[in-house]
Amino acid sequence: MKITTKGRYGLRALIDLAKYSEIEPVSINSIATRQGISERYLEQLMTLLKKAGIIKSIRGAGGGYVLAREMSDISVGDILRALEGSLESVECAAFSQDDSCEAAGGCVTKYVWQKINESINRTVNEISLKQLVEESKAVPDTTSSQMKCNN
Amino acid sequence: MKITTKGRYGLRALIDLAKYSEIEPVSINSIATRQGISERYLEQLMTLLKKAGIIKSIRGAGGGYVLAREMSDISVGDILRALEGSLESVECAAFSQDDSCEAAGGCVTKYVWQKINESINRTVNEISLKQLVEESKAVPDTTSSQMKCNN
DNA sequence: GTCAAATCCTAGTAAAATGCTAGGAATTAA
DNA sequence: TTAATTCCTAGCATTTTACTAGGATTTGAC
Repeated sequence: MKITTKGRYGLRALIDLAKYSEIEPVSINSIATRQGISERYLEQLMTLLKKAGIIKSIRGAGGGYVLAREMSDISVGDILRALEGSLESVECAAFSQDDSCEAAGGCVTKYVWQKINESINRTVNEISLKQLVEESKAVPDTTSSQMKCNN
Repeated sequence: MKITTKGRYGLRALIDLAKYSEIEPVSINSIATRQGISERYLEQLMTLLKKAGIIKSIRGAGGGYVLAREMSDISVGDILRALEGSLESVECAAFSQDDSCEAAGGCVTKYVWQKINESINRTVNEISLKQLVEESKAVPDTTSSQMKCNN
């Protein structure tokens, strides 16, 4: 029931990107340096975010990444699902319409897993990247101590 | 962000135990057979539930397990935390009172992790074992198809 | 046209976690 | 005494995680 480094690093990276990409594209290297994340690893996270249509890349010298849409239109849910895969606590066949799980009606725990899934997704969908970026701007940049934080 | 077999099997086992332990203690073997779970593995899950004070054991022939308290007083949260360890999505030092994380105030993502943690715990704390057992009794026993379900 | 800065792509890999299995000791009812 | 049961420790194969590595490709600037 843990969020991995993909989700943790990726969300931090995206807040950083959103803050610095208003004027020009932001390179992986600059994010990695500011956030104390491995450049090569971050590269893979950026690929996931790009595939999900959250960021756009600009190749070549002077290139980097920018947001693909407004930050107010990007939720933490979008970001974490792109990075972590699904946020479902249990991937239950019975959740799909076609009722493909044989236990289906007789399965009692399904109720629990659905409730957990709903509450997680509702929570992360309600937080926008914009909120976090504004919060981040309001607060002093603690680069050196953030380096020690792996969340 | 997944619940492991510990949580999934363990919750099913506990619903089973609650249903069958009203008259006499229920053995690991009988639960394992009904639920299609490895007996040896289930044994380890029962140890976790016992340590957490959710079930009590009765040793020797004719022994087994019974609930340690009323089912209405056992929440799914108690059960899952016993089995999975903490349900925190991110274990952040800054969550503790002593503010031991240096990033503390400057850490923006902390807000997200806390919201997720709260929503998960609130959700599972609101569901009682009693609810699930009653639901389970109301539904036909689909032992054979439950065997095929690993959730 | 060359160079350097960047993304893109594929693969490898050490460490940790997961999901078991195995063997036997201790307890207790019949 | 025996059989049924829990208790305890350890081992182990597989999968996942969290990276690292090497190089190909694109592009702006001189």
